[in-house]
Amino acid sequence: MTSLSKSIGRGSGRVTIRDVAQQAGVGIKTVSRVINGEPNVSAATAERVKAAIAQLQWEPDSHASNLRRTHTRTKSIGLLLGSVDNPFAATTHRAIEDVAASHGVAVLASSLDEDPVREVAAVENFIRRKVDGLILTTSTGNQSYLEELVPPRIPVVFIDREPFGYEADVVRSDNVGGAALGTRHLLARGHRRIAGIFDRSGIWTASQRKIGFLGALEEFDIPPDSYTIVDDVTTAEAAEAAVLALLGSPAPPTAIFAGQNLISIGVVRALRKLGRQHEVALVSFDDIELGDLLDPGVTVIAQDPVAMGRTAAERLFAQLASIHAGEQLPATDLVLPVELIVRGSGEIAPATASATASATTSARASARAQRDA
Amino acid sequence: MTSLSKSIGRGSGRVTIRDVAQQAGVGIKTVSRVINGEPNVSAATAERVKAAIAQLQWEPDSHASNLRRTHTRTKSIGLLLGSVDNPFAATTHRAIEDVAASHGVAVLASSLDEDPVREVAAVENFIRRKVDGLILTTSTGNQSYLEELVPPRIPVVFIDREPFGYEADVVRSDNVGGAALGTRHLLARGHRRIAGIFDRSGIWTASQRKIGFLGALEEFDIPPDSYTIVDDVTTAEAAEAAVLALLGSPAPPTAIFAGQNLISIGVVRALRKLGRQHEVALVSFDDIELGDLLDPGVTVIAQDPVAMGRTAAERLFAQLASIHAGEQLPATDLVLPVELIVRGSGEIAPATASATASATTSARASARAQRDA
DNA sequence: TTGAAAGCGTTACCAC
DNA sequence: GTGGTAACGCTTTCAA
Repeated sequence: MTSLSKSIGRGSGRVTIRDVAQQAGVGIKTVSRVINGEPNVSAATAERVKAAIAQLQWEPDSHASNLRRTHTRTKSIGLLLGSVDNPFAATTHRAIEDVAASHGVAVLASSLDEDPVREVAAVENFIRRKVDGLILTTSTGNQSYLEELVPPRIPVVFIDREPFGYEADVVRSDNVGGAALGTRHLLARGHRRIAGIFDRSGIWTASQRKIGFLGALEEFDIPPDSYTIVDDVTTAEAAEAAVLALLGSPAPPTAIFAGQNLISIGVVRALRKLGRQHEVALVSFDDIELGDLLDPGVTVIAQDPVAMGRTAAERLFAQLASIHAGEQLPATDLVLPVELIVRGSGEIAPATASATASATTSARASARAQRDA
Repeated sequence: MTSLSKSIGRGSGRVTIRDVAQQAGVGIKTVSRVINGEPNVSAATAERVKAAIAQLQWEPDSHASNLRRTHTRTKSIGLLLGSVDNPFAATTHRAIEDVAASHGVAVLASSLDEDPVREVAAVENFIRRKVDGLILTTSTGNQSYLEELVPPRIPVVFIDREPFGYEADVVRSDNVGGAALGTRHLLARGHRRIAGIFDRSGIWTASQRKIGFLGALEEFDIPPDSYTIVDDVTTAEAAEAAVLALLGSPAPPTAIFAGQNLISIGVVRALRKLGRQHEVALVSFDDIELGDLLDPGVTVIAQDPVAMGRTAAERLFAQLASIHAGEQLPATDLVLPVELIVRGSGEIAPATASATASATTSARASARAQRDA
């Protein structure tokens, strides 16, 4: 009866550090010491406190602890991604989560969706939550707003895309070099009518890859009226439509350079739909799942999303450690290499004029002739 | 000079609601009213407050506001996923994020990685952060720990997998029905030696799909020594190895049922490696990207991850609204239909005894004979 | 090694 | 409409 009324009368239902302290017969500061792993607590006392915590099933309130906390950290970082369901971003996300978990740090992730408004809102949200650091994929525009929004003690690492107007670490792939490499690969096979399909032009990676693409064309002295650039292609469906339009035009390309993974998928679908996948060459920036098992296999410029995520997270924690020591590492541009993976689609030779002419009436026959040649 | 020293002397550098109130010439409670959209503030006052906020670039501290907050909400939900980089989970994640964003709510996501310890730790973390609700993919074991961990005012929606020992809403696919449907599809084509490859048996979806698989075999009176079950296959690599072993065995299966997306990818790779993709039938639970463009196309039992995420999030917000109104919706088991998508791999007829015998020496020839038959 | 008291920056309650 | 003042549950400071 007594113990029953006691458990009923236990405050307003919520267990606090005070209840734990009372239960363990210590002061609240001692409880605080135990849960934070601070020194100067005897083993016996610590044991009693832990028992009390387990018995009362107390979960410390993170808002209360992070409120007064200034020199210690909230053990959380903010992550802004293009979209959490893009395979590239999702893999990066997981790699970052793994590094963070090894530091006991939680990752707050948010999709940007190429919306500058959403970008700023997400960062504001992170700041309000007092995250220890930020890993950001930024959208079109300017990141100088970070200057006023992000306190100096919160390090920022940009991932995948370089920012404008804010100096911080960047971890990214060699977009210009990779795109040039892929384009040269097509040019070396003899292609002269090449189409480049890219994401929204405001996106840094898209513009960089376009620079690489154009640079390679220039090396080979390809005249401007010989190649085509399609910009602002953001989905696989849009890419598919773009390719259908391109190949139905009077002077269709003999090769396509796809600016990212979703575009590549759309291109593959379009070529299949026309039955011309063995006729029109394709090199894609970004690897795609099962791309090696398609017929032909998709030749890609592969990035390494796991390395990118890991590198960015490790850099962030290095900055954090450095800031803790009162220093700050200089902003660095970490460029990850990309790899050309040859699988077939990029090694298709340009169709001859006659084959191109007959393609409309008998795409399959032409494709077959192509293979047998 | 005066204004200069004033701005220098502005506290310890951190802008608070007090600074804003002073700047606007109002009390802090009024500032609080404005940022929380509470009534009883004149338009003119609100305007002055907003100007002060913009001028001082104040970001309210979420820890401070969420500390005292009990009847209002933190505008955040916790999401536990198998792994943020599984395509199915990532798509679900995005759908949930979209619904949450429309409610002005942030999503805290965490990967579970089929680790019960990580599962509990993640939920504890969410509770400490005082999330408004939880959407959980749970791992093997028992979820009765939630009873003590999750306060009654925090609704839980289980997604993808049914929990044990805790009653709450569930949003999931028809795993048993889908697996039976896929298996029957193979049986109807005449297959009698079928292998089922499944994820870790502790995972609810894996066991459910196995039940459906076995149920269909039973309908067709397939004797136990005729089929094979491979359990605990968690990666594409493991699935690939399993298939290579199966097809090298004395009585190899003529058809394979793959229990989820990663397994399916491994099966496809293994069949390709052996050159037997036109000879051994395959039906996969879960659609896979580009599965329609492979040769043969992969016949799948497709789930709808977007619908699953959206449904789960909407259910959570419905519960939230209901709790706000003092009620609580009864725990419901929402089952989403799955769809059989016929693409070729599941329609391959069983190899004849002679074809099987010659398969080792000439898999391609046998496959071709198969098609022409 | 320990704990009492003073915050942290906001929201809740109640008086004006 | 508005603004004090007392919480909220912890960390920090400092004295013991």
